[in-house]
Amino acid sequence: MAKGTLVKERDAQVTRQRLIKASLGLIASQGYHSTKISDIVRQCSVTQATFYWHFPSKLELVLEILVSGRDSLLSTLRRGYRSQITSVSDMVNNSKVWLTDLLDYADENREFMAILLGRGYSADPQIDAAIAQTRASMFEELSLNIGRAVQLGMLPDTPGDARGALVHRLIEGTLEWWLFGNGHDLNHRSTLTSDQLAEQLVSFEFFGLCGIPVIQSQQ
Amino acid sequence: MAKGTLVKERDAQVTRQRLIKASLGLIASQGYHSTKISDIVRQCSVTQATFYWHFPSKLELVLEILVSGRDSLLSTLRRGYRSQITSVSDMVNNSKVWLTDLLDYADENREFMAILLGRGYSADPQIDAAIAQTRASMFEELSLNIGRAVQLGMLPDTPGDARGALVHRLIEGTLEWWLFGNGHDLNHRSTLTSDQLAEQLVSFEFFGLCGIPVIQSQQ
Amino acid sequence: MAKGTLVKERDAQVTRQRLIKASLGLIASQGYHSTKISDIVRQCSVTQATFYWHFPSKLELVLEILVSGRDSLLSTLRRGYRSQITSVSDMVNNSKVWLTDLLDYADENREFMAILLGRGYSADPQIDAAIAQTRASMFEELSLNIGRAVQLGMLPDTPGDARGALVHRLIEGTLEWWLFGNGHDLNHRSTLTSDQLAEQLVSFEFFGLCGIPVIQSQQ
Amino acid sequence: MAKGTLVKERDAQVTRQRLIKASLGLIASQGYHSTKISDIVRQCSVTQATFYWHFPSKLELVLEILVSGRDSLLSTLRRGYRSQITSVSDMVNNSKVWLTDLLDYADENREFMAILLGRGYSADPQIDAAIAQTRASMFEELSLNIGRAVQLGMLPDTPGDARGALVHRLIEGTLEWWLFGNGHDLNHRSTLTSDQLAEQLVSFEFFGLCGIPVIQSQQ
DNA sequence: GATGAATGAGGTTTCATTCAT
DNA sequence: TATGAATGAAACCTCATTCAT
Repeated sequence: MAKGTLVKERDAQVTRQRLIKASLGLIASQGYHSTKISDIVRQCSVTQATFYWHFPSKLELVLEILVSGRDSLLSTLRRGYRSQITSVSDMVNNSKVWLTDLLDYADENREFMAILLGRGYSADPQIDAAIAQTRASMFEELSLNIGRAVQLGMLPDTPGDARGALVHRLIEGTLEWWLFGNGHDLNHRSTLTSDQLAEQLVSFEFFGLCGIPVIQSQQ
Repeated sequence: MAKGTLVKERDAQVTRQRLIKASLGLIASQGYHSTKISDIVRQCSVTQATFYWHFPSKLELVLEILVSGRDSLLSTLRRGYRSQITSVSDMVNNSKVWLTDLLDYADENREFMAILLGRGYSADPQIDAAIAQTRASMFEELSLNIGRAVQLGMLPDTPGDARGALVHRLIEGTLEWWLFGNGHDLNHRSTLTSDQLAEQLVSFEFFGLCGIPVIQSQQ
Repeated sequence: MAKGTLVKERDAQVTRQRLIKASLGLIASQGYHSTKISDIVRQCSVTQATFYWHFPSKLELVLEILVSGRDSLLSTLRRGYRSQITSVSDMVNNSKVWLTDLLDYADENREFMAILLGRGYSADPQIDAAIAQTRASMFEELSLNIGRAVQLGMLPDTPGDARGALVHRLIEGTLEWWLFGNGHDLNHRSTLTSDQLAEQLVSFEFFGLCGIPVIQSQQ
Repeated sequence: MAKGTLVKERDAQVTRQRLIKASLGLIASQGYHSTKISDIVRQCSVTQATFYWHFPSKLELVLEILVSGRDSLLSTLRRGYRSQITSVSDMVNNSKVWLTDLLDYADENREFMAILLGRGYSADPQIDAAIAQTRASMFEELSLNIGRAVQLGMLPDTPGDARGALVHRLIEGTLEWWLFGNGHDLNHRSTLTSDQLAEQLVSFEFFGLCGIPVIQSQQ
């Protein structure tokens, strides 16, 4: 009995995961509304009733996907956190590592990122909220980095300053471009490695278009 | 009778414009799929059949909205083009003007921008294509500016350089943030004026976080 | 235009009435849950969408049927009300007339009565409530009659007296039996006329099994 | 092993009875269609498959409930049968005892009575038939009493006489009212004891609204 | 130009029932 | 005996679209 039960449970988990995976792929490429339950289950060769055995509704499935995606994203971002920073080049280097981690994670979770960064927006108020909340969490992690820079006196601290938002949008937008190109193409592959892009991003972030890419010479 | 016909035609145009306006507002705030023909016509106090007298389909209506939005956006962007640029500060100032124009236009066309920058994505392949194409056109206009800078030797011209994309995404993302905040809120109002944001954007674009905000000292 | 519109409206009313009639018949014979929208529309040779153009939902349709049925039933019951009553035989005769009216109405609205008196119970909380309310209204009308008898001193007025309920249940149950026999058969026809049954009912109501059927001798 | 098997069998009986009890309660309060297998098994903390191990189908379960309910009801009714009756007051008293028995039985089996007298009607042709048959059996028992009265010359024997039906419906309807009030409320409790109601019922049955409640004076 | 009414295709969800273990 | 997982059929309802007037 114990053995039979275990096998069954494993099988069920398999089905469940396949359903999640199929949903993720379809929603990432077609959006929430265009993805029908019938599409999802057809890909998994199960019936619609099976879907409803595993998930209470289409909406709940997506919310679950978003929550677990958010958790893994945030734990990745937090892994890269260093508290000991004493110089500009220290911070620049640290930022580059942090960015590379983010890019690598994103590349390994392209479908989740597709949903997070575009597809599926305005699908449903609850979904919109979950996405907005995840993006806000990303922003907070970013702000931690920039905040430290400000505290260390490395960056001016002007009130009414939008640079936090600028950096956030720069990184998010660039991330999307690197992953999907200009056309939201799930199968797009950039010619740049994550390392190369992180380098350019950091350079641009700290020194702008006119800045000398100091990092390399300082290394 | 000729006169009666004219009046009718004018009335018809009025109805048509009201339908477009209602669609624009609804799609901007709820997305393409969540906006039903029945919602649109109810706002205009006409019947669904009337909608289909004016437009061949829901899809065509949206495409028409996107095309005319693109045209007016591009003509705005092109108005700001200056060919005589001889120094960095020249270019910086020019960019700021160009950006302010863009921001002002966007603020006056919030609903169209909402669709262009988020809502409605993944609604339908044709809509996605139309949006992508408009954003690409924006990008080209941007590149013209940057391209000139490179040609003038003001910016390094490194192969494998992503800075064009970075600037594009920086501006697009910041624009979205300025218009709608972090939550895609159509009624959001930034505390920054278009002028103030353009100033910060240009400063960040050319000199990064560490750069001296030269512009202000030059004013 | 006026004419065309009128014709259309008349047609629509026809469709609507046919849908109501079909629903009434089906629900009366099979109950609420067993009656499917598809059954209803098939009988009317229209599509399900047409049903939903005329009614917001299956539930709302039934509630509408119940409300209009209740109104016509109550107006019938109230038509028979006489205020001038001075003797027992007066009241007995009056009751007989009132009952005959009720029986005739019920016979002409067998399907509605089937729903009211049995079919469809426990279909849905809202339906149950509407039915209970209508039956309560019937009971009130009855009580008016009995109440007058008590006031006139023709009947003992004992506290803790259940006779109101007894009469109510006697009449309701007998009505159901007369209409549908013992098997809820919609096509059942009693061998008794409404007049004959009313006579027996009144005799039983006032004098019981042992009572002398005084009425006949008084006629 | 023989012992283990016995224990298992007893356990199985326990589960079976719990399923029946849960079904009874749910159907009595919500009706047949609104009671889902999933509701039933959840109350018993077993799975749906277990349900189908004990019963071939939902329908069969209900039929079984109805059959066993009918048997116990009839055996109760028959217990009260007396053949030696020689006077009106004899019969009146006898009827009262018989009615009190019925009321007490019904009160102890409220859920079954709820199904029998209302809930569940029009659920399914087979269920309707089973209910109708049980009610017919009740009627027969009643008729035995009345029939004896007629045979003894205590009651007129007019052809085309509906009094049998009247009494039947009076009793059934009053029973329902006593148990559930006017709103089919399973938890309703009447202010009258079974004895008090039986008294009033018998008085009404034999002498009507105008009759002298002879019984009391005879006691 | 506009309307009221109708349609067809398809969507999500429900539920009694079954099967392998 | 009992379970977890799966199924098939069908239910209610939605919505873009069309047609006769």
